[in-house]
Amino acid sequence: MKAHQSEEERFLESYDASQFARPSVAVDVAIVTVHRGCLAVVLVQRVKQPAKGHWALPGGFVGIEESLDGAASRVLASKTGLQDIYLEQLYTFGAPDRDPRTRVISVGYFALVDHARLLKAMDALAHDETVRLARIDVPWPGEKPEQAHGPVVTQWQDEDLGLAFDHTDQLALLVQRLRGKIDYGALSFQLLPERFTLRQLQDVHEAILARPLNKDSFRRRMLASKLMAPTGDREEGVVHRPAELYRFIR
Amino acid sequence: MKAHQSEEERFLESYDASQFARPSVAVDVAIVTVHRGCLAVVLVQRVKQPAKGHWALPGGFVGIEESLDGAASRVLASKTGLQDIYLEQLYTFGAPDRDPRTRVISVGYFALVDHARLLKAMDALAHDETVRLARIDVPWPGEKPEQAHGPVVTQWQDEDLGLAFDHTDQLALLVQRLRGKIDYGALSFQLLPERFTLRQLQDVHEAILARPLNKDSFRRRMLASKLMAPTGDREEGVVHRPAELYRFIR
DNA sequence: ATAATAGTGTCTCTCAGACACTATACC
DNA sequence: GGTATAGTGTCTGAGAGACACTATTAT
Repeated sequence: MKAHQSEEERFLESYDASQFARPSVAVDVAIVTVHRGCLAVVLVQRVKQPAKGHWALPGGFVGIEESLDGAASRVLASKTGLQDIYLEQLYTFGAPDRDPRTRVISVGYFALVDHARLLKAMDALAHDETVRLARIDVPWPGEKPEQAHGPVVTQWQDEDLGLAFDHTDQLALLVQRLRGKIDYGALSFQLLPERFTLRQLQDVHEAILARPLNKDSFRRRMLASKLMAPTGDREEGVVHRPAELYRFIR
Repeated sequence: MKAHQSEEERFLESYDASQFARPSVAVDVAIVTVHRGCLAVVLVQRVKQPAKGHWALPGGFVGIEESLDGAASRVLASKTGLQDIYLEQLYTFGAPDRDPRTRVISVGYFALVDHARLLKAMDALAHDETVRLARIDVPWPGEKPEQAHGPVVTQWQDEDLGLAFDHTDQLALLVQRLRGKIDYGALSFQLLPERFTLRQLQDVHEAILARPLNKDSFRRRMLASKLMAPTGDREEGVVHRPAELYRFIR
């Protein structure tokens, strides 16, 4: 009884004492946007081992005095120059062999940003060929367990990029998370500019859900949600009747 | 252009090289059950600093060759003797000051287990007063932002136990997660024995959601979900008409 | 018989989906 | 006027909530 308890406490203490064998802790950040009806994510080409030459999500190790959110913000800013972007923790990946070199536990994050803002910020940094915005295609999980997630496609100009480490799994989990949360809250607005039309909002939803939505009921649901308000202005430069511009509130 | 890129790569390398300052990585496991219409969680009393004497979620450091899920399983088994229990990652907590002693990043997990099975397993270990099953009470977030989460109450026999570290925050997040996921999938069945009645299932839902549910539509929804099948048997030893026993499928 | 809960049948209300129609921009 | 999309009005069907009623057990 007491003997068991103290035995277990000794067990935990032995783990505490093994400070010589701490894992490294990193963050990986999936910087997500919607472009031409598709989800897209920022990828970087690895310039050193492991997985040199392969494409991967931007990442970095967590500083000893740095918060996890802070490390994710830093990685986001270093690749895009962006600040004050929606950032959310996705999942923590800790398989012992996920990094071939050494034990690395990676806390996955995702950032949501309007496409125009992302392009503008990345242009300002004059990024070269080691940074790409790749389209991602995550099929819906089928009914049968063997096609649980289906093949996740990550491609840029019709070229399929195989991702390093477990980053394909991270993207699959990310898109599932987006699909689950989009109906419930403020998530989709983060992928749009300050002022947007209902059609743009629907495009974002359709890109994430990867299926067409009913126009009428989508309008009703969005307007009833009270998460958006009309600005009174209308879009310009379109070849048809201009739509009302809305903005996200609260 | 290229200069910026290589400068950034050097920055990441400097983080990689700082292996002398890696944070410790731990798991905390909230072992959850439903008892008499309330959510309850296993707490342990800390026998050493920091927060000595305070109550906390069971936890332990992650071994250098151990997966995160494996560490959570180990902590679960060490406190309850239970194996093959539903276990899911909750969130990773990494505030630099969350542990007063040193930098500890903690991956939160939760386990769901039937109350009878939990009690039986813990009795077999003959646990003493340093382990308790405390009722947890998480109010719904109010409309106003200042009462975002409300006070989370963790009590045992009407005595409120203040938890160590950020474990109160972990429980608040956990209950939010349970509330969000319970309608969507197999989660609630994990809190029930192999065979259960619809009334028991509704009790679990009501405990998690902390509000009464409509009996008729709850029955319809559950039976239509095709996640459960009647066994043909009925409950025994009740003072009223016995209900059909169902089992979880797939 | 009485108490207490299990389980069924039915009505209504709400909301998503579908369709038809009108409105307004550029060509 | 033609074309393309924005935005509105209305019908319908599915499902949640509510209520009434019947069924079955122990005491």
